[in-house]
Amino acid sequence: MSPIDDTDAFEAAARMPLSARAMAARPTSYLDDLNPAQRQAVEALDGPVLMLAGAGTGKTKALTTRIAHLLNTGRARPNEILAVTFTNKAAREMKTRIGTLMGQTVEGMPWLGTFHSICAKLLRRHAELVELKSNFTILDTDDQVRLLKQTIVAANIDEKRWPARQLAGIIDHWKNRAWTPDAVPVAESAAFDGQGVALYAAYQDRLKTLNAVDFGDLLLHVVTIFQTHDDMLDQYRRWFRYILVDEYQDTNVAQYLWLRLLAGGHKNICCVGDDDQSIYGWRGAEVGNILRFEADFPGATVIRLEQNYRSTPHILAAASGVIAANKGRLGKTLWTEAEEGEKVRLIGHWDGEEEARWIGEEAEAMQGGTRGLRPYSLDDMAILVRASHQMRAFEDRFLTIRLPYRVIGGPRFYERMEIRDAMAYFRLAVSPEDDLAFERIVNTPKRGLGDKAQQKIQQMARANGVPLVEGARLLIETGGLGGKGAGELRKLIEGLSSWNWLVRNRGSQPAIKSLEAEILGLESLDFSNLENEKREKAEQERAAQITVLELHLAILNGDHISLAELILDESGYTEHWQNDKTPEAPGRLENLKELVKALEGFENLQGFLEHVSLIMDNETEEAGAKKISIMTLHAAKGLEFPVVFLPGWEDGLFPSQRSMDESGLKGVEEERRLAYVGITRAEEVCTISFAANRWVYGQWQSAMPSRFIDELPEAHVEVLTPPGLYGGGYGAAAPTATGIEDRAARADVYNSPGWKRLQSRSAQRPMSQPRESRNMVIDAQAVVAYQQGSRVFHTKFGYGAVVGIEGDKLEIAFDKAGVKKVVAGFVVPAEQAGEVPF
DNA sequence: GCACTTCATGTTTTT
DNA sequence: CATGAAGTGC
Repeated sequence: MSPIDDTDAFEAAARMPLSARAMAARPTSYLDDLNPAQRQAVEALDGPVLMLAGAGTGKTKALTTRIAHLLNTGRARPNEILAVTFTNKAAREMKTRIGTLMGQTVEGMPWLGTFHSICAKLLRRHAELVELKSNFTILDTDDQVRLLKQTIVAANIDEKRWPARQLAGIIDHWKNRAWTPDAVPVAESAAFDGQGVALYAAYQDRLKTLNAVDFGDLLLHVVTIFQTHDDMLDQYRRWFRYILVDEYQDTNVAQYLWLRLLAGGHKNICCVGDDDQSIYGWRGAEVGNILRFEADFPGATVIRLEQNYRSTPHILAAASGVIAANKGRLGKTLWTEAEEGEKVRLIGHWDGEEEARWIGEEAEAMQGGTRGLRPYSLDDMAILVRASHQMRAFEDRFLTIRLPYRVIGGPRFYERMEIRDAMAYFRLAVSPEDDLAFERIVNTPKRGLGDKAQQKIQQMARANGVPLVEGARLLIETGGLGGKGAGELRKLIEGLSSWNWLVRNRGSQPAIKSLEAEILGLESLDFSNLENEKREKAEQERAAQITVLELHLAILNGDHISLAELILDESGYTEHWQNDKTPEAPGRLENLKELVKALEGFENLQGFLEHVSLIMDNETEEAGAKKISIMTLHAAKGLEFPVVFLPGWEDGLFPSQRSMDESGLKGVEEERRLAYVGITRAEEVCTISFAANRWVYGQWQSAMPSRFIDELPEAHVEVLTPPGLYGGGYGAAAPTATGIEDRAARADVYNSPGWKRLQSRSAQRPMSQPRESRNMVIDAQAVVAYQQGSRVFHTKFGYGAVVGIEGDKLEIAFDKAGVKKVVAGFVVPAEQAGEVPF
């Protein structure tokens, strides 16, 4: 269908009889909420469309409305629309918003999801075409690395010189480009000591044997299937009548091929993206994909969303000024109707510590309104850093002054040790042939099964061509294992087989009947002939047995939550953490509870496992206390905050040296896009800062203000005066580790355009008094509050006693973690943390 | 199998 | 510096 037919359809609707039009008119009222560009993007339903949506221009709105419109105009049924995103979060948001638009929850949009989840679904349907079974396991990075390690060792390569992690990176890179082992270009053959390709092939074989795939395979296998099975591809081309892609600038080659294959027939593909926000080049994203769209799909409609609903004109102008330095952009001009607002604020500091201190104070002051600004809640503020190690300075500072903060993007829930262990048990209960899971938990908790015992199991399994669990069973039966390990292993195997039995017989009437009979049998036992003491014991035993059987019965009737609890209990895993005395143990138990709770949302254990491997959700948004957010620029993409702090704008840190070294101009351009993303996160107040000196890796390092600062258009920037400019502020002697002044570095700082501008501008305005530092007072109090012998609590190290005081640092002998030096702000009095004093 | 040491390493991260 | 991984000795 061409766009002409589309218009005709609307004219036809206009000519409809009134009654019919009334029906059609109501559901399209959502169109009235759109600006002209958005409306065009929604109404250009047929043929290829590229929606270039700048930051904050209502792209999700356009995308979701477009889907609603496709459904409303009857062009496609919900299950005929393929809508892909990169993250589960984005997919979820789209689902809810479509639901809101349609005035109901959208049932049956089965093909709205992440690239990976959609591919997993497709691959489960057609697994046999790539020699897999449809119940294949999806390995995460950890499993992947362990498997690669085995592959490397098997190939007699020194794992120390050639680490598995590195190989994982190389293979990932190849998979991102959709290269199967036989398709890796010759130019790459030197990779990994010339063994890369061979190891890649061996790894793929190993995966096949294990009936497993890694994340890259999900896409790669599906692309392979489409490329080699025309009939299959045709079927899906016809099925997915409309395709929508979010964040198109982030697609890698494999994803691009996948989309091209699927859209190849009708070409009803709508890609939404912003070339200026492409910040994932380092993990395979190709900005080229979006730049090439019109060449790939001749006659494509290109629509630019340029009206920004997020930021003030000054902020937009600053962002535009920076990004303008990039070459080869598709080009957009963001504009807004918002009031002028505050200029982007720029401030230089003497060192990183002062920068953190200043931001802390500023955040605190802004809660009450300062510098003529309205008051802001801490929830409205975010600090966006280039690299996660920069967060430390802020955490240190905020702990000291007790400023509540939250760090976004820490270790992921499903990546935590205890969660992965528990998941391995679940995986084994569902599929006993999952060797990787078995390896993970044979000796967790400790069962006295060390290296040699595990090797024996491996040998036995390999000799008989059976999975490890079966190998272990054979080993026990043949008495090939002695000592304490044998009994423990037997217990584990028995546990595994009983859990597996429960999984297999879920809902099985014969199994349920026989369990019921067994319970009845136990209940009818007559102990009256026994003497008192023995009878009591027998009755207790019976009661315990019945409890267990009833639990089994509940599980057979579908209670998979009890199954999970049973597994964690019987395996001794829960107990393992209960006995653990490290300060982390309670948290881990808490996480396990959380995991079990997460099961509630699923039909059964299998369903849970299938989905969990694709969901790396980190959304444990505790409501309540107001907190300032700290996160990386990458993590901030897609978010917005009234107040944004962008610290660390120094050459070498941002743009990062490594990025410039490795990717040269391309690297700088990606960093610049990162700067653009950072600035455009701000709605009202954006504060950029840099420090002349930073304590990095045990050394003082001086740096020039970031080149991006020079790119900020002056008219939209206000320079704030650093605190204490006269007393050792910016421009004072650079501290060095040796105490010798680094004159060269200082000269550079003075000559940088950023510094010159900063200096000339701050000369024009009256110097603000260095603020009286409230924090110093708090610091002093914190130190004074403790003395030798004070009992304290530290969130990471647990309880301890103060054995020494040095300035604002305390030397503490922790009960579990030994003696450490800690900034006073890190600890609280032990009583306050709930320790009962003697 | 565990506690201690040395040693390298030191962006961005989703699925 | 500071952290984690891997190696050493008991």
